[in-house]
Amino acid sequence: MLKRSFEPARGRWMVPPVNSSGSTKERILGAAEVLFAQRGFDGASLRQLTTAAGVNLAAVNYHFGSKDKLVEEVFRRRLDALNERRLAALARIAGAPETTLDDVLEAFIRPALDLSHDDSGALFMRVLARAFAEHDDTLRQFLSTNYGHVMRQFTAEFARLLPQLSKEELYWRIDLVTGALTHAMSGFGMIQRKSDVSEHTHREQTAQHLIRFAVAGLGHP
Amino acid sequence: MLKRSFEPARGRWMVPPVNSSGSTKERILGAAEVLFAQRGFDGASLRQLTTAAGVNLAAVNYHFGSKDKLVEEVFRRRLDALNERRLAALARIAGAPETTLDDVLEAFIRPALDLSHDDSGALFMRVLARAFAEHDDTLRQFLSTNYGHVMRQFTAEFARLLPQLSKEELYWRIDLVTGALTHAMSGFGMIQRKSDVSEHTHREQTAQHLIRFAVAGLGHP
DNA sequence: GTTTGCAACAAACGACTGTTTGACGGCCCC
DNA sequence: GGGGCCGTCAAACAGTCGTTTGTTGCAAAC
Repeated sequence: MLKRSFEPARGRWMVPPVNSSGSTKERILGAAEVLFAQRGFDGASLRQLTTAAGVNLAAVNYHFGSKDKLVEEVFRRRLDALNERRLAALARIAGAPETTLDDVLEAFIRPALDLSHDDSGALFMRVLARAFAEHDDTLRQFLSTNYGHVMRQFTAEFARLLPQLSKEELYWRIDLVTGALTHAMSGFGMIQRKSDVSEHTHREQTAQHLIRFAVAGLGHP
Repeated sequence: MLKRSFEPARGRWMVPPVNSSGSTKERILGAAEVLFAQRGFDGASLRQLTTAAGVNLAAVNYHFGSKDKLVEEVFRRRLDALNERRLAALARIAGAPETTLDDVLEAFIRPALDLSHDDSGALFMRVLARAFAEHDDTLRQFLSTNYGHVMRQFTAEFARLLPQLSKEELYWRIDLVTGALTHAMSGFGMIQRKSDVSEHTHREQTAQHLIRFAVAGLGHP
């Protein structure tokens, strides 16, 4: 397949160097994040993964029970932190009379962009985008069960700030904004950071574009 | 993995019924589209695929050379038709003084929505979204080489209608719109067709939401 | 000092992968 | 009527997959 045809091309076994810091469990989680982002959940094998982490093959099943559980753990570790920060930011502004659409979107987008600051965080955003596209019901349910309350709280605040929109209309717009954000943060688009722009500046520009775009898409008449 | 944990749950070998219409090649392409959308390029094996198509296992390598080539063919068959219709619609309006942003977006979005009318077409949109998220350089190059001129023509028309935007600003907005469209058409979002709404009506509503959202996101001050 | 339990290890398990092979029948053309 | 191509087929190929096994070293508990 298109994907596979490249992976072996650049070496099916060209695996990141051994990372020898932290506990076995943490090394596995770190290597898993990198390899899942690069090759997908099926594409990254436990042998590549454990080699990259510098641990024994059996360690994954010993510490996590199965590859499935490892995937769940990779998600949980990042999403817990991400959504905590989102809700904290939302709590600081929700319900206040001076709060604007910009503020709420900032609370939603900024933590995700901050997360993608370090390399492994950026890789995780790609894992997430990949998972979205996998279109799997298990994943859908996992996300809905564990993080549905986050979307619900943000939706409620959007509804407060956009009272003129019907519930259906609002859902539509949030849905489309979500797509744009996922796409942008997975870094698939044509916009790449230029070498003469600092990482910090680029992230700031990304945030500006995202928020202004989202405000226009959400709040247009 | 999350994905896999469900596939075996509903039966690793619960494969669509045998389709016995058309030539062997067409049966393979049809089954491939369905299975790639459901299980991904890696997830769908040639054995599942050929079983679903009701053909011999070796037929894939006989007719297409390899699984990789089959994937390419699945893309080519749909994208050729889709982008031809997009360009034809664009050609009818490009450069005209009375042309609006709505018209151009309509030319871009409508063919994709029409394609997703029949079930297999809708599945293909999911294949496409999945492929986007795979984030593979081969695929990127394949799409850019074969269909880059389509995006270039549309971008030129957008630039004509939005002269106040810098090139960079325009690219950003097109990028974000692309994300929203891909997301919406892959059908991952929370918006599902209600049972009391006809397929035709639902598609029309989708088009309306998409176009209005895209107009707001592209053209906002 | 012995026991208990955790962690890591090499090795093997059976299942499944994409691909190749060689045989077999049906068709057209010389 | 015999040779050559074409599409199909069962069978086998070599390899990778996730998972399990039995053993080892080592530290804390008794």
